[in-house]
Amino acid sequence: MVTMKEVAALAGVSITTVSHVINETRPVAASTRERVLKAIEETGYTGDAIARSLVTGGTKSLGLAVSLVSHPYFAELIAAIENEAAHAGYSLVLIDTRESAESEQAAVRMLRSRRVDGVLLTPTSGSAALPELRRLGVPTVLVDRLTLAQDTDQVGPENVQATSTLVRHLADLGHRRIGLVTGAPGVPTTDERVLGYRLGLGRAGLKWDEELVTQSLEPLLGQVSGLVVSDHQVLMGVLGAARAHGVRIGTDLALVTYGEVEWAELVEPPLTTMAQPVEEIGRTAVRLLLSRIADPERAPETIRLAPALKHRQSCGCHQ
Amino acid sequence: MVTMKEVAALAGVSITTVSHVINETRPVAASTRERVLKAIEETGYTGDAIARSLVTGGTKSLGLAVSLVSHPYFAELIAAIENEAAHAGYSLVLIDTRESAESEQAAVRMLRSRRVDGVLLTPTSGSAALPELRRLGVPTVLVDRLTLAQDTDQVGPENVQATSTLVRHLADLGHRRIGLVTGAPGVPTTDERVLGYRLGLGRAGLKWDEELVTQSLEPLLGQVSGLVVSDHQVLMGVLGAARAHGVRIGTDLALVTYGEVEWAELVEPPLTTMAQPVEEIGRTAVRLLLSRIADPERAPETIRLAPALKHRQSCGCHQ
DNA sequence: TCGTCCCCCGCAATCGCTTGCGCACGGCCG
DNA sequence: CGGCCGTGCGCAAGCGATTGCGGGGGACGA
Repeated sequence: MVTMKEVAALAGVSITTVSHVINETRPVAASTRERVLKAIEETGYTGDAIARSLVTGGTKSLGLAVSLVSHPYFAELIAAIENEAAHAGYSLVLIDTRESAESEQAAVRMLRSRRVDGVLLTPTSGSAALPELRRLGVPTVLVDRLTLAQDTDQVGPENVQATSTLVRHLADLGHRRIGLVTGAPGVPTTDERVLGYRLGLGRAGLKWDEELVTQSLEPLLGQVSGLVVSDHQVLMGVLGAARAHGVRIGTDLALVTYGEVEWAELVEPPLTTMAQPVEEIGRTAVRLLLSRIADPERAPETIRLAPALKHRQSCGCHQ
Repeated sequence: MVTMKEVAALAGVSITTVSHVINETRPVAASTRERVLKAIEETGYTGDAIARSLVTGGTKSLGLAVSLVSHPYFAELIAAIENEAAHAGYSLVLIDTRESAESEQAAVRMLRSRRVDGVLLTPTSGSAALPELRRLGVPTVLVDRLTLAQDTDQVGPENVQATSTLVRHLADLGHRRIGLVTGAPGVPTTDERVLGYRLGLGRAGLKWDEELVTQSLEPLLGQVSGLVVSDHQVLMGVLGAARAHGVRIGTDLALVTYGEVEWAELVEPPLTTMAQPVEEIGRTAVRLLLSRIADPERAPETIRLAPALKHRQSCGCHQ
């Protein structure tokens, strides 16, 4: 690799000067700068981020530790994050937490050893990495899955009100028995949505029945006329089951779901969905992280972004 | 951050010894090793990949320069790549080429300056980065989009035969006028599929008509009874257009498409698709790259992985 | 003519780690 | 008892950058 030394030799100056013209960190005579720039051009010098990091301490890189598997809007989220980070001159080190606490721990350790300037994390349940990051003072922001403790920067979707809205919509349509199909309990997102569901029920004057909250469609068949689906994974299961049992969505069963999908309008009936503001979540997460890197003392923020209802026909509405 | 020096001090040895017990690069007396390990434990030492890289030259990281936007199976591909890389002890630096030659160039430069051990690249058309990588001898493997020149390792789907198969299937069902909707010409993948389409036509004894190759459904309406769709993006457009024009897929128009989607069975009729072996492509790409890193002199390989036909009903078959 | 002040630039220490060399200490053989 | 060899470790030289400090020399005023 081309080093500063070679550039310096070619330009007939010291590496000190080369460094200063590159970083514009001290005035350099115009003619000298010219020579240096030309030498850089000729040699194709790119610099060595590794060496630079060693002395400056920073790496201009962010760690992104997420659960790659099974995330519907994963691609969008990463793209948004990459984009925002790139704009700020940061690059991303991607690592899969494999949805397990120990993988997560290993992932974060690796990121630390690579000296990333900050970490974006989707915590697994029972995360041991989070306390460690806090203890070490590594700038961190939680994405998508939030913790109750508001002692860390975090950004994710608003779940309670949104779910309540979904329930209300079904109730307004006249449904009295409304079910909820969710993912695994214990995950904050799931719990919040259950809470929102309950809240919505209350507001509609309907009573809570824990039998109506399940993890698959089957137990609910014949029990409910309205259904709230709490995430993408679950949605796929529900749709498959509905098909298998000959349940006609929108007619036999009014359905509203979380997770906007590109094919929402291609199925019959088109799906009424609650679309997560994925891109905005990604953007905000990066901004939050960068601002924390800039000011480690800032008070932690929790940002919840409201999802948007995409009203189509699976809820039974004809327009 | 905890450094080797601190560990060494705590263990009462030199940093040389600490280094050797960590890397197992020279025998160390059992008792000494014990002490060092304990000191590492106590201090929470993680090592500093940056400093290590500076001296060893390697970084144990791979650059992944892809076009994040608009890639349907992007998530799967990245997950597969991450997984394979992680298994081999490598981490990933992700960067979006933004589908432009200059972004790509900048991306690759950045990866170089970060001293990644190798690069996985989805070349944009007119890529300037590729020659540069070759010239500099950076281990590189092309993913998904392949070049004609077989002077670089590359892995992607087989397109010609697969497309031909798709055409043949429609022809066997009795269709005489078969259209092809593709993405932008010039992209190798597109060109190969057009070629396969042509080949399939020939094999079926049908004649080529360039009017039947378009980038959207509209010009083909009423012109064809069978349709091959060449990728995901295009598929979304075609399905939307079909809906808008009241064209019934499977009945009015037999359709087969590239790009398996999770909702293939949820639409009416279920989609007959050609599923790319995404995961295998990702795995193979990483393996190829690692083997090249290990042996830079190895002759370049081009690997094409066969996609699998998922036979459903949009082709008009009831079965 | 000489001192002062600026402008430009180079010296060398430093970041945390790896690694070639070489030293010290015992044990063993002759 | 002396020499040799094996075992266990430490010294110090880098890796390629950044950066505090200081030096040389020209311009200008006294």
